[in-house]
Amino acid sequence: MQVTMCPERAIMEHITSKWGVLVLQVLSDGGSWRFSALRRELEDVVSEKMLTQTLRTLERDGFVHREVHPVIPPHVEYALTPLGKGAASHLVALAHWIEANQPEVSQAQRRYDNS
Amino acid sequence: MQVTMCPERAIMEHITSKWGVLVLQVLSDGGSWRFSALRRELEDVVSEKMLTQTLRTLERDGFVHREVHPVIPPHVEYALTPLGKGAASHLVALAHWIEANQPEVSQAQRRYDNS
DNA sequence: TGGGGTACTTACTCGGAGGTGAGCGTGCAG
DNA sequence: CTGCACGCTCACCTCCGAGTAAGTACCCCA
Repeated sequence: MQVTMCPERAIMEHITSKWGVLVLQVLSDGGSWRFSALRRELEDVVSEKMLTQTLRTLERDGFVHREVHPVIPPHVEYALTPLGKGAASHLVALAHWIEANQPEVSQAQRRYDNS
Repeated sequence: MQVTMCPERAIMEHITSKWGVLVLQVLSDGGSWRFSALRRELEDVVSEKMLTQTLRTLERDGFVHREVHPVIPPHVEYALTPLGKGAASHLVALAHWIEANQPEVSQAQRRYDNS
């Protein structure tokens, strides 16, 4: 493995970033989402600032397509590109694995804590 | 998706943490590693402090097995548990995907930057 | 008349992630 | 006899990820 800051590691950090993980999972259903609908779906745990920033990074990497309808009030839609779907699928697989194994992990944590 | 801090999200953050991603990938080859060998493999980009902290978190989650040989000088070995192998395999898959698609991503970034 | 929704941007602030350097207690190589 | 390797831990400090609040420009509904 090549480690010193290479493009691959940067891309990995974008995908596995705190908010990137969540955004990619929501978008992975294939639909297209408006900014505030996306935020509501994430139960407002992410601030507007960080959501914008995260979406910009993912857009720059070619994972997210941003479509602006120049109307007032503003209307913007976000969706995964084919490239984004590839990345997101791995994240979704990991998320499913975690969901399935969460009890086992929690048990391991309890074991570790009382010892 | 359930979002407000649930055990699943915490586990996801451990696995996708900055150093967790790298450690799990190195350990994923199945072998067992000594502390400083692991650090050298990561080309010293991670400090001793953060490596210890990351390994502790992964151990608590039941992903990493830590075996201490009580000799002087100290001898400690780290290896993935079966549970850890499950998690790491998804990370490795993602890493391979990134490696394969890195040129396309870099191209997207260049396109984004000159516009 | 004014309050809320839309999709942001900017400025200010703060906590915590993370780096640095030292210390430890011994065995072994030089 | 010196000094390094090992696998940490602790104290200190820095910097950046992230939150909060306010502003924007316009429309619609009450």
